[in-house]
Amino acid sequence: MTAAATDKRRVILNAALRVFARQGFHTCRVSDIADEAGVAYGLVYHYFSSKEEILDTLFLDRWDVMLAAIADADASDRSPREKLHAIAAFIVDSYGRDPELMKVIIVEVTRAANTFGRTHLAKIREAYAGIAAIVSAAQRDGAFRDDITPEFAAQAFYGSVEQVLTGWIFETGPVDASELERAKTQIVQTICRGLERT
Amino acid sequence: MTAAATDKRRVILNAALRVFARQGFHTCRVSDIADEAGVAYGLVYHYFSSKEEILDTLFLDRWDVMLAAIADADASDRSPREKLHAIAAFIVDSYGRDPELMKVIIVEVTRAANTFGRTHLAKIREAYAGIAAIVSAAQRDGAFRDDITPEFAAQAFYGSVEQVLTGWIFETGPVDASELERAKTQIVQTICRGLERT
DNA sequence: TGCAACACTGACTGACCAGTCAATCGGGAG
DNA sequence: CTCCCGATTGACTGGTCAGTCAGTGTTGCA
Repeated sequence: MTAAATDKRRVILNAALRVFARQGFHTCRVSDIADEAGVAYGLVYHYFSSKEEILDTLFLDRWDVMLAAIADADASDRSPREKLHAIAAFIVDSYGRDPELMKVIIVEVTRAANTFGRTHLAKIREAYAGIAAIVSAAQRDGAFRDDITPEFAAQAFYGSVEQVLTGWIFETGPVDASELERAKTQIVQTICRGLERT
Repeated sequence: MTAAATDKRRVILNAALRVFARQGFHTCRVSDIADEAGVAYGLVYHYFSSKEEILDTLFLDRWDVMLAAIADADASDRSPREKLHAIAAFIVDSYGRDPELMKVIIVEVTRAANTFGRTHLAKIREAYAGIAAIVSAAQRDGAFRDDITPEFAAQAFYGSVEQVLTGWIFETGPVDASELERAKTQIVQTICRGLERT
């Protein structure tokens, strides 16, 4: 694939991202993506085999980065609270850097497991499992109490983060850096105080 | 409207619920609903003006009951933790009683605010506001610390509950009574320990 | 310069499906 | 019994849109 071809692929991908964020995956037409990209309709099918494959690509590229961030946090020698802070920070900063991408991932994939996300359930579950592993290790160390199951703790943690992002996405829109920081701290405070031994 | 007509309306509503739960709102056809109800295609349009109106009805009927449950909890003279427990119990028990209804509400409305739920954002927000009001009152009483905003606490609480239900919906399926109880306790433990003064 | 090979175009097709409507049914009032 | 009106039927229509394809540009290599 030539350099120009790689660029056009990216142009289409970025255009699709904007269109999905604006209109939603189900509501938009492939021609909207082509128009947004300034490209002929057929070219979209030169680079992608279907409308779904475009969303797949957007999701998987980003989700793999997140799974790596979770694995990194787990592998570090920081405290459990710091590990969870690193994960919350990664997700929240992802929103700060590219709100449209996070909107599409959350709204069209993560929270749409019924229609589209079903394909990606396993990938999504990997994230929960990574967080649960951190909690589980913390319980073995004695840093976290063990009356909450790691799986449940992971759901509460991830659910809180996602709910905060959802609030920004649908109510307040993009948000300044200080609010991003405040959110990370509040999430980690609330959840970790509930998990740590006192 | 005759008694028989009211019944048919319910038959269609229940059929739609099963179909939405099974196939998703966007993926199913109105003819699937008619078939499931054992009724002619056109009759659906005798009772409802559109496919969306059916989903609207299912959502609003249930959501209003939930808003009432939140208001009741708030009005009672129980402790903040007990109030939040009552709300978690209401939502979790709703799932226990009718998993299909909760699946449709969460997957097709609450978590689909982009396409469909946009219409109901205000209604959904009322629930957050009700929970935030309980937290806010607890902070004034001194029962809860005030370094977490009530809005944030509401998001963490509601997000945790919804994430647990989502896990049941997409991974484990219907769940027995003891697991329901365990979930209520763990949610309230985790979140309240993070909010209460120590 | 010529000729692959790939990038790119956009009109077209086939399938799908929400919503309409004209026709039929059925039961209660007179 | 008959008339009326709401309940019920399902074939049909109009519009939409994902994906195809036959063709035209472009580039770079021999």
